[in-house]
Amino acid sequence: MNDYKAQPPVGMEPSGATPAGDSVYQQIRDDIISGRLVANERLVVAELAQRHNTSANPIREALQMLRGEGFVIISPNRGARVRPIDQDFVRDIYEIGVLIEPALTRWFVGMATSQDIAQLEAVQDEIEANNFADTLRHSELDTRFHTIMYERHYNRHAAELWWKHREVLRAVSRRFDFTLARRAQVMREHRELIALIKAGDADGSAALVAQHVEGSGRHILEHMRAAETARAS
Amino acid sequence: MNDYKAQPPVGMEPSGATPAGDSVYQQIRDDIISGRLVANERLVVAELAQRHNTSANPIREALQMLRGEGFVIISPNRGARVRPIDQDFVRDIYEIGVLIEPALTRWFVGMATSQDIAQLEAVQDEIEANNFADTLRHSELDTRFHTIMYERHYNRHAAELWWKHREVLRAVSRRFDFTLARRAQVMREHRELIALIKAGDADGSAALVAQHVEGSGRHILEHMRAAETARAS
DNA sequence: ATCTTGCAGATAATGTGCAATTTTAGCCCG
DNA sequence: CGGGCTAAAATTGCACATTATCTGCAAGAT
Repeated sequence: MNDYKAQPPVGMEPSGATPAGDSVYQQIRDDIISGRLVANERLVVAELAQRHNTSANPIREALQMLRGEGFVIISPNRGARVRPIDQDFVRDIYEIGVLIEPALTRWFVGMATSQDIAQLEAVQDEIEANNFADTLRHSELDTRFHTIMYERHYNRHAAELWWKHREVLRAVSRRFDFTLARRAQVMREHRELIALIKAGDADGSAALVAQHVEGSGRHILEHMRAAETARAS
Repeated sequence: MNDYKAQPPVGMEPSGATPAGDSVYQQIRDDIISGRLVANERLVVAELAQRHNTSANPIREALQMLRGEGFVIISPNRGARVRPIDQDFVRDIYEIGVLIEPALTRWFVGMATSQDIAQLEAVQDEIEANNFADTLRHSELDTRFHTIMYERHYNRHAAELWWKHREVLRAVSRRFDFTLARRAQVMREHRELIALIKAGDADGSAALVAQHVEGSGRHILEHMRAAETARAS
């Protein structure tokens, strides 16, 4: 039994959501990620309440949470809209990742045990076994790879920030396929990262992770640009 | 006329708050910052509603927002509490600042006009004229100094993140006084930073800002530790 | 004797329906 | 074709009903 569902690092997401609010939050979030709710679409409280068999308050709470994560924009007296996840937004997000992840990695290199390494290698083996055949599964394994490194970091805020941003990028990249070049690069970088961690090279690992995140971000942006020009014609 | 009230960078804080909710948010926030609401104190919705002459919903909204900024902790079915701003929390926050601010600075160095430099120097002159006599005023001037550099950054998320964290640290440091050593260092670093920006030295500026933020964080932590040991005796 | 366990009652958070205010869209008129 | 008025729609705020948690205490077990 091997569940490869991507999960937030333990102890994270203090949510602060009420039972019903959290449920609705999950569903609306899924609807946005999957594209059932389209960019700039208006999110009418009454309508959502009806669709989710609840009342206004839980909906409002869910919308507030989604605003906090960047999926929704709320303007006073005007209501909520689905945030258009454009290139600028994605760039903002991954740039912050480029700043944070290397620092998280650096700490991990100093703390990693042989068990941690073994875990990383096991996940990487699964990634290579899957070899992007199931892209959703790849996404989850890849997330797990990074989670292993970050989940025990002492700076819970930084880790939470990373997770929040990761989720947004995952949502976007779900719509695209990996180019062959990117696939090869991901494999190479993961393997090399493991080697650097084994060697205890904190600076090297941090630099590589920065490059890895940067590459991931650029890859997504390229896809978005391609999709946009395709739409224009 | 020279208002030196610290203000968020323009276009920031898309708030997403309803009129009443925003008002209550401001007041509760002030109450936490000023210490009228003490660490771990329970925030009862009905009571707050009465005190602020409103009903439950605006209170809940305000609490959600405060949770997003780290001032409040909410647990489902148990309500909200004032977040104890302990040393770990402060360390988490300023460490993220150390990661983000240098990047924001680097961009500014590439974009700064002579007018920007003049603004920085003008603010720095005011800072030196005040010379920590009015610590609140110093805090606001210092914030303005950094805001000049960051407010036009293209990455609005990074800038907003910086602002949110800055506000928390400002809230904490309001309780302490600057040591003489720290005062001197702040002056030195600001002056040197201006010089580096003038020279167009992006890397040097970034490194100096990292050191500056690090120093500020450590300074606050030292004060907190001192206050705690004083309380223990 | 002490600790655990189970049970009311109180307290407060959560969810629901509704009234009031604001925005929005349609429509008539110039 | 454009500007102001009116009605519908949606957000916002409020009072109340419901549900969950906490407190204190008593009964039973170790």
